[in-house]
Amino acid sequence: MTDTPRWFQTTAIDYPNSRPHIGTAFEKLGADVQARYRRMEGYDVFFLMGNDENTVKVSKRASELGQEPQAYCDDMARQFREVWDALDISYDTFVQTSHERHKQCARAFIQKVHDAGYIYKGSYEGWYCDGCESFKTEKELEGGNCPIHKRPVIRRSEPCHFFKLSAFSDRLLAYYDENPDFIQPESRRNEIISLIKNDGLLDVNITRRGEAWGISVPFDPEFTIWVWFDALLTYITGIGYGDDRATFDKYWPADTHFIGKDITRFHCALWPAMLWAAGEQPPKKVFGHGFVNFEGKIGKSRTEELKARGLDYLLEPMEIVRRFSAEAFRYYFLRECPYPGDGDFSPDRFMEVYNSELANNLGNLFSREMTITWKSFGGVFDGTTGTIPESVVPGLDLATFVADVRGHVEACRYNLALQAIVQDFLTPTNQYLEKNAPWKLVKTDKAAAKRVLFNAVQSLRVASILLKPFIPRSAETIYTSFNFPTPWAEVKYADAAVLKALPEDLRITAELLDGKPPPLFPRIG
RNA sequence: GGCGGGGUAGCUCAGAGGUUAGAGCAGUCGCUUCAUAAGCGACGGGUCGCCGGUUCAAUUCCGGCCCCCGCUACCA
Repeated sequence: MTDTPRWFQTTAIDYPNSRPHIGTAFEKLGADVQARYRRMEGYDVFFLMGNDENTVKVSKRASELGQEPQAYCDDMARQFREVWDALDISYDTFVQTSHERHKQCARAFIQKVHDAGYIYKGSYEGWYCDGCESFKTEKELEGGNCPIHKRPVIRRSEPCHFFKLSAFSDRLLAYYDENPDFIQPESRRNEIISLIKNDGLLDVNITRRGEAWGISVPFDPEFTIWVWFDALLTYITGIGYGDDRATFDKYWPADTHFIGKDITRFHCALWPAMLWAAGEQPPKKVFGHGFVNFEGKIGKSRTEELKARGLDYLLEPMEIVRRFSAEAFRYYFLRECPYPGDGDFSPDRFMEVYNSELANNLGNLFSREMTITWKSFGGVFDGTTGTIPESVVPGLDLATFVADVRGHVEACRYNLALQAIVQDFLTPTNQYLEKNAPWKLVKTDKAAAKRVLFNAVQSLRVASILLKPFIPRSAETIYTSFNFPTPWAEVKYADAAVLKALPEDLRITAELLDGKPPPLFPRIG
C-alpha cells in the first residue's frame, strides 16, 4: 500500500467588517493555484480558509447595522464564500471563528497552554480612551489624543493574562536556522530574524476583559481570548484539533500558511510559540505574499476618480467576474502581480494583458488550430494512431521546460510560470504555424499539412496541462476538445513533459459551430 | 533614528566589470488571411538616480549624496 503524500495549506482568515476586495482575492488566488497544482500531482490536499469574527470591530459593525453579531457574521461569511466560489477558489473547508466548534477547540487549546505553565496573570498598562472603551497604541495616538474622539487618553492598567512568548526567542531563532525555507520570501525571513535579534520578544497579553462578543477564557471566564490568539487557532481547529485527533494528526503540521506580508510576525513568531507551548509542532512554511495597489495607490480620491471614469466596478471582484470572467480575473493577477512582491491593478493593463496573452495568443491559437483542422481534415487526423508528435519549438527541451515551470509554481513565482508558458511555448507555436503554413500546405501536400497540425495540437495539450492550476476552466475546455487519452481529472505536469503516440487517431471532440469553436477569450476593450 | 530592498527604453521588468545594455507589452511600418481586425517580421539609440574613486575598462566594484518602499510588537 502506497502512502499518498498529503498537503495542508491555509490562507489568512479575513475580518468580515467589509466585503472582500481585489487584495484579499489576490491571496486566495495564489493559494488556490498551489492547491490545484498539488492535487494534480497526487497529493491528498486539504485547503482551509475562514473568517476571523471574534473581534470588537465586527460586533460594532453589526450593531451599526442593527444586526445581531452572529447573524451579521453568518451573512458576511456567505458573501465571502460567494466571491471565493465565483473565483473558483477550491477550498475544502471554511471556518467561522464564531461557531461553537471552533470556540470549544480554542478553549481546549488555551487551557492546555495554561496547564503547561505558559500563561500567567498580570496587568496590562497602556493608553486608554474612555470614548472607545479600549486601549490605544502609541502609533494610533494623534498628539496624545484618541484619533476617533479627539480627546486625551489616560494611563490605565487592568488585569489580564500573558502568554510567555519571550520564553521562545532562542527556540524560534534555532527553528529559522534549521529550516531556511520556513519563512518565504527571504526578505520577510530577514525582517523577522532581525526583529527578534535586535528587539527581542515580549510576553503578550492574550486576553481582553469585559467583552461580550468573543471566546471566553475557560480558566477565567471574566476574560475573552484576544483575537489573534483565537484567529491563529483556526488553522488547527479546522482540521479537528480538540475533537478529532486522527484528522488533525493526518494533516498537521501545515505545509504552507499563505498570508499577507503584514502579518508575518504573528505567523512566524507567535504562532510557532503557541504550538510549542501546547505540545504541538510548528507549521512547515509561512509564505508572506505582496499587496495589490490600484494604479499605484488606493484611496478615497482614487475611488471618486474611478467613478467619474465609470470604472469603479473594478474595485468589486464580483463585478470583474461578471463582466469578464473568473479566468480573466485569475489570469491577470497571477500573471501581472508577482506573488512574493507587490503588484498593481490598472484597467488599461488588465485589458492589455487579457487581449495580448489570453485572446490573441492562447485563445487565437486554439481557434486557428481547431478551424484549420476542421476545414481541412474534418476534425480527424486519419492514420495518426501510434505516431509520435514532433517538437514544434526549436531548441526547447520539453522536459526541462516543464521542470522550470514546475519550479516556478512550487516557489509561488506564478508570474514567471505564466510568462514562460506564453513566451517560451505558445508564441513559438504560433511561429511554427506561420512558418509551415498548413493552410497553404494542404493544397500541395495534404499529408505534410496534417503532420504540421498534428504536431501543433500537442502544444495545446501541453499548455492546457501546465495552465490547469491557473485557469482551470479554459484549460479544461482546450484539453477536452480533443481525444487525448489521459482523462482530464488525471493529468499531471509529467504528462506535459513528453510527446507520446496516441492509441487512436487524434481528432476533435468538441462541438463546433460552422466549423469554429466559440472564442475562448473574446477580446475586450 | 536603526535594519533591509530598490532607482535600467512610454509601461512592467531582466541583466552583468569589457565587443553595438536586453525581453514582454504598448506604438510605427511591412507581410499574411487558417484564426478572436487575431498571426508573423522589422523598427527602441534609453546620461542604466546624482557625484566622486578603483581599474586598461564600470551601468555592473567601493565611498558619499538624493529619492522611493518595507520592517521597527499587538490593523487587513
